[in-house]
Amino acid sequence: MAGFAGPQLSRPSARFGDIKDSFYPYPGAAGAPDAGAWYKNRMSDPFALTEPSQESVPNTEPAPMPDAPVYLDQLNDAQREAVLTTDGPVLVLAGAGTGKTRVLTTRLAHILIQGHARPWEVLAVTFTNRAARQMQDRVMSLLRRPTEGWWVGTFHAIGARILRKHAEAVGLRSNFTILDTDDQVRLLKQLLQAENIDEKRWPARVLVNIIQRWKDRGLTPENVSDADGDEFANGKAIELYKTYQERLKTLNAADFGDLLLHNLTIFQNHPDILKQYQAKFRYILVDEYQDTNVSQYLWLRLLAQDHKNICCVGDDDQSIYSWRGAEVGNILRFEDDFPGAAVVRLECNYRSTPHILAAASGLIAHNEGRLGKTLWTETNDGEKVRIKGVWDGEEEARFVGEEIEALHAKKHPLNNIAVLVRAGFQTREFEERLITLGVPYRVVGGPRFYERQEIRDAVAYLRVIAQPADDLAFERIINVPKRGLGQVTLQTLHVLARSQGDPLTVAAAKLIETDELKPKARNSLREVVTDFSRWRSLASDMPPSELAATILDESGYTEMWKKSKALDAPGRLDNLKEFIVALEEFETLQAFLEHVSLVMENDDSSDIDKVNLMTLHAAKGLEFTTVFLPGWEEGLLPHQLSLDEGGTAGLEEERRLAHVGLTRARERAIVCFAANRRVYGNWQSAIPSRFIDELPPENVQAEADAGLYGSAGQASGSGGLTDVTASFGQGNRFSRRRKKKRQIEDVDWDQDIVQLPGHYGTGQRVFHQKFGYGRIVSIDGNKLEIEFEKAGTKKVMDAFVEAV
DNA sequence: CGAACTGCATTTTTT
DNA sequence: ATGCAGTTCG
Repeated sequence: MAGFAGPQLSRPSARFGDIKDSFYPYPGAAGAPDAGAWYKNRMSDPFALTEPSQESVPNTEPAPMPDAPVYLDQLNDAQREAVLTTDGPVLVLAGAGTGKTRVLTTRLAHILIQGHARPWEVLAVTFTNRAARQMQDRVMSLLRRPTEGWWVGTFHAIGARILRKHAEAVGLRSNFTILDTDDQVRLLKQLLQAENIDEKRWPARVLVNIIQRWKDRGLTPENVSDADGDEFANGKAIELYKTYQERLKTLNAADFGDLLLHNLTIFQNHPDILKQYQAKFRYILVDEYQDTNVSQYLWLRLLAQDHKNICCVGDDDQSIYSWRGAEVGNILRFEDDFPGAAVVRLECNYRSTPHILAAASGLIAHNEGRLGKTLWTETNDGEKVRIKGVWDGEEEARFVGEEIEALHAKKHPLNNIAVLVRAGFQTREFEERLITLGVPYRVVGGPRFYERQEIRDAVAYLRVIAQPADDLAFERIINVPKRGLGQVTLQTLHVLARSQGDPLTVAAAKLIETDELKPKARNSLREVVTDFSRWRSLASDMPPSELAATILDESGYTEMWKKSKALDAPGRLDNLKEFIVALEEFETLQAFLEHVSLVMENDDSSDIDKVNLMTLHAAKGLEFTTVFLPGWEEGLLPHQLSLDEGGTAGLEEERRLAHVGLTRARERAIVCFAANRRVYGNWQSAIPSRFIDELPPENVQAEADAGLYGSAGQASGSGGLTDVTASFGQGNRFSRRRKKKRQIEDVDWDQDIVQLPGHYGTGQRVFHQKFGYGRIVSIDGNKLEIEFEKAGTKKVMDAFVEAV
């Protein structure tokens, strides 16, 4: 055990070798865990380590299935191998569209059905809640059983679950708060101020990043090596990190990185605890292994040491998150890390047509240091990948808009169309165009629900109730709504709190007993304090949603927005209502707060048929019949910053991004590039992305606008491509192009672009993507006149408003 | 305490 | 160009 403690964690370059040896001393003491009818199991304590005992449930093993289980029939040979190789380490290299999810879920179901393990003995980790949910759903439908008590979730959710169980081992209490980035920044700002560090020069946000990166690498303040912190504030970063961690402890809080890092610390310092989990998890499944960071890797390694049944699924060609701490090396090195590992390659692609697949494969072949896969498909040829050169961004949007219209006229569902961009700002032009055309769309991956100000405020109230030591939450709402408790009061409060080592809530209670404050502030503060103690006493026997409603009401928070004449105030009130409704599902405040910080997502779940607009990153894991890939220009698709910061590695990641984009397409992929693009207000000319030249000519079909280059725009299949891009560059130089005549925005309502049954009535409240909330004034066929709360009165088509 | 002004940055994003 | 955040002024 001594081997594990110490500086091994501190040196990223040496971490793996050192760690590996120090892990092995653990003997595989596999005691047979509790038996129980897992399908009847309901966990009473969500954080229980040992599962329900024999006493509470009948001792019934799940009956093994007869020989050739039907669920295996649907798999190809490689997939079946990945499912049936249950014991020992397995790496499944799953190229895009090769049925990765099916393998993961079938494998999990297989292990359970065959009785190799019971649900609570299997750990399945993902990165996103979406993936976790998908896994749950699909395994459930394979098993036809509820899935409670399972350890299926995101790294963070499972880390939190373990940490709540053993919080005291790292100086926290089980009800610790989970801080998000915003909280982190505010906390670090305070620390920077206390240290008299110029925030202009050394922004808190940058420090958050530095600390986050350290945590990604499994580094606590004690084992960060000096060199790492030098850049920030003359080497004060490590000291700040240390102080930050201490502050978190007194706040009884953990940030996202801590959820795993504390796990590592606990495992390191408490071999007995580690052993329990090692013995417990007989099988471990990991999704998107190429995205794991060092800390996740170490965590997995530790947990897998006993049974060594770890199955990691991933694709090195889809590693696009290195900037977030992901280490592609983890997947490249798997066989070294887990000696005797079986490697299964899934190479049969069930998603894309041969041309698309070949184009994507040809592109990614330009990367070095891959594990290498050869994807193939059995489907018929289909269309070539189209490459379209246009004059500028506006024309690009117009082109894409026209294509979408044409597809939609041919009954192509909009849901199956995606426009995938490199950077968020690119969506704007497409949004404008689609609005003009009356084509409904959704932007995937905007700000999350709980990141909105009003939701964060409401959550802050609840946090103070649940966890009185949560100073950050308290500070957030002490003067929201305005109570005359400003800078001065807060300062006094801080001084008192610090001198006594109290949380702010306690300090506030003490402060109102003194003459420290002016009477006005004192009374105001007294009111807050008594309010909170009343609410807290209510909390025990009132459902959380009711409690929240009461608090928002009595605190004057709702009133504040009602009185506000801000344009978005009504929308915010709606969000608050939605918030209360969301709370109804939860029995305890604690459970809800956990949900809010770890699980809650945007529900753009409207099943209305809409075109999908999103970044390439957000598109990973999704697929569409038709995919538009605009903006393939040097500096944008290999993004300049990525090139500058990452060099060759950066370029290769950009190439993987392009590869991810192409492989999202089932039947149709259309790449665009523009000769001119407006960047921060000024025009810049651009040259086509090098990735375009890297696409195999036989799989693409080039098109360019007439006038862009000499010939009449009849690009000739394969050989034409280079010509197109080359002459394109010339055209760019030579042609002082037409002064663009602004097209009159006469929306062509007659086009049957969208025909959705509109059951709207006058006076009805509706929501519009761009204009926000409004009320219907009059109706003329499928044209609605709507009085928007922010945007004034507009005429829009019913297809792109939603009833609310 | 709120409104107005100024300066500044502006890839990707989950939890 | 644009929006946001932080600061300053009334």
